[in-house]
Amino acid sequence: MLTNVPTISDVARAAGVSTATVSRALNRHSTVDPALAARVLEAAEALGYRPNALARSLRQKKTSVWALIISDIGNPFFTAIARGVEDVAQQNGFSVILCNADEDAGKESEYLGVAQQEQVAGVILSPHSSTTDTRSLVSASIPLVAIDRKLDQPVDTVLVNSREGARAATSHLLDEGWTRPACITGPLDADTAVQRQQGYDDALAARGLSAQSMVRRDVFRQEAGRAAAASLLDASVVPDAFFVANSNLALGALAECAARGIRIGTDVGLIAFDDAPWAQFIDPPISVVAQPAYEIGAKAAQLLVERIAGRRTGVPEDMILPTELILRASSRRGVRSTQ
Amino acid sequence: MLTNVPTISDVARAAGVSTATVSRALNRHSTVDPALAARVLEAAEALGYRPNALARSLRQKKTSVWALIISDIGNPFFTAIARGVEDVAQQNGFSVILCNADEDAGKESEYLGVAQQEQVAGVILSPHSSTTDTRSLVSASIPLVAIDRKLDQPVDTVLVNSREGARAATSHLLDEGWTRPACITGPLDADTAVQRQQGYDDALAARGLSAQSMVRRDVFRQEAGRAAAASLLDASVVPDAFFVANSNLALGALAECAARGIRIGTDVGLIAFDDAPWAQFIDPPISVVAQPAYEIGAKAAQLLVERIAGRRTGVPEDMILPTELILRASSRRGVRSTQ
DNA sequence: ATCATGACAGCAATCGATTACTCAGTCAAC
DNA sequence: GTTGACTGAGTAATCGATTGCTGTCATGAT
Repeated sequence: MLTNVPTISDVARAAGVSTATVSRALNRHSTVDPALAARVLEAAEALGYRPNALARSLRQKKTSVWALIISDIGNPFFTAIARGVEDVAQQNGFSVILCNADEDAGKESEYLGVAQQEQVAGVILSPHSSTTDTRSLVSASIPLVAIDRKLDQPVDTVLVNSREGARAATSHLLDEGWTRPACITGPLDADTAVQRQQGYDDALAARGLSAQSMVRRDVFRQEAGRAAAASLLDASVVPDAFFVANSNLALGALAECAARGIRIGTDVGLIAFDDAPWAQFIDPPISVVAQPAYEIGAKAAQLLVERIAGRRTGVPEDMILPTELILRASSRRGVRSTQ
Repeated sequence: MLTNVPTISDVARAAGVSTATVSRALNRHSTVDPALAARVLEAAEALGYRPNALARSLRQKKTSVWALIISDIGNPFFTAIARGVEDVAQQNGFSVILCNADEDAGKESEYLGVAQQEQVAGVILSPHSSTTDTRSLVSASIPLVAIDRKLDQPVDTVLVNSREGARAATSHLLDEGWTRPACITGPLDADTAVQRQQGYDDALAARGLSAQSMVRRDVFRQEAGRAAAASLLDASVVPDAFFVANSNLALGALAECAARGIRIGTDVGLIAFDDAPWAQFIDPPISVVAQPAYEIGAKAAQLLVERIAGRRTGVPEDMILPTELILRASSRRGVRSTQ
């Protein structure tokens, strides 16, 4: 089988003009005679011509592609963000490469490198850690917007007030009468993990409590959540409630409780960060701190559009979006789960 | 701020050699004197040089990027596939562009166009419909592997036996004593939707039953599942069980039942295609036809690698992977959900 | 009739890499 | 000492588009 992708020269030959004219006709430069332009367009159409994006980008030194580097494609929070980013990107003529760093610093840095090599027009990143090195982007002057977690470098950032959300969630557990809430959170180098633990600490401190031994930190993965729950339940002081910093971890905690026959909402309370689509159908429905994930993505994308267009040039800012406490049965004391 | 991306000429100048030598040194051609190569590598390192992937790809007429076009990024089935694809891609030196067609034929065709324009090395596609037009890829001789759903064109395809899985699931409902199982499936142009309905029909036919009026078809979305369930529950002949063709639809059916106070596993039975991470924690845990999603992605990626390398040249084949019936409480008759 | 002007299209350089081809120099064999 | 094989590095073409510059031609002003 022959590779038979028509190039601009093929179109030029077919229309009997130079490649320059084809290029100008297709890009609707006004310096082309309308009749000629029509002939070129027709020839291009007939050949099924599609410009080679590589060649175009090489010459123009700019692409119409973004890289969106997310921490975990298995987390509905990030996929909702991806939707928001994609919609805004499309409206502005950009395509989005979705890269899944999978909570792995190595993969993340790999993707940042690829983003530079591919000369993308912009990057939206949920950084694995605040120390993630983005200098290769900066030196290539590729605009960057951070989401969900902060970076040490100055950069536009879209996120929620994790600390306050966590404080409210933990306070709610205490209000409901749970007395020994534990905290299952993410790794120390993730800004969100730290913020959420601080919110938890804040809530305890406000009542004169402290519970260092009731905190577990590990990667934001289901198995880690399960292990953390197991470790807490096996400790000398057993918690009677869980504040869980992300929905993957929550799934793990749920698994461990189920395995031990511990009933959520009866034996222990539970509230988690992030409202997953399934959260309300769990037995019992779980209370959550909901983040406006789609809006985070859309907002980040808008900022990126403006940076790329040069309409936004000032000092990078943090955009803080609101969280919402959605109370269901899992955090209420003594409520049984039968709907 | 200055854009200051070093090019191969910068490295050449720094090392005092020609660009050809730099290229050969960096690509480890053996025709470069080891000492010189070391000097070049050092210079490249010092400058923080990264080759421009666009220029390289343009010249070599090949890229190291794949496009993975999935139907719905919100469906854990597809994100698990993405993981499988990505792992195998990475092992073979490819990056993956993840494109979310969002069950939309327009977006899908858009992405297929972008894939050709970007001259990707290969495409893995879960086609919206069997009539999806992939000729632009064929004419550019870009290898293609289909997943999940069949295409009319001849192409390597990795999928499961949806019909048999659906038949087994529906039979199971009947075995449990449910007498009027309904079917909520996807749109007519999606191969999987049709196959799964046929499996459902098969199971009914095997018992001399038929239930045309108990079938609802719509897009594979949660809201559609909810609407379908509502429509079925409002019909003159009310079903006492649901076979649901995908996990989004299942979430919708769950929502509608919850809203009406209909208890799954007691008032109605339910079994769904696809094992989502949350399926076992739902109230009650839901029975599923599990697909080996990660393996589907990994297998498709392996096929793509072989096609690209030219090691695989024969007629395209279908790879059928097994499904697994996982029985939980939702499909059992009279079992109450309290774990 | 001459010249200035503007519209329009082509020539050729360019983007940053890779690679076919060429050539200088070394070394061994005859 | 000449020849041929071989090694290693440079020159320049090339990929497919875009675009600065130039040249031609028609038109209108003088």
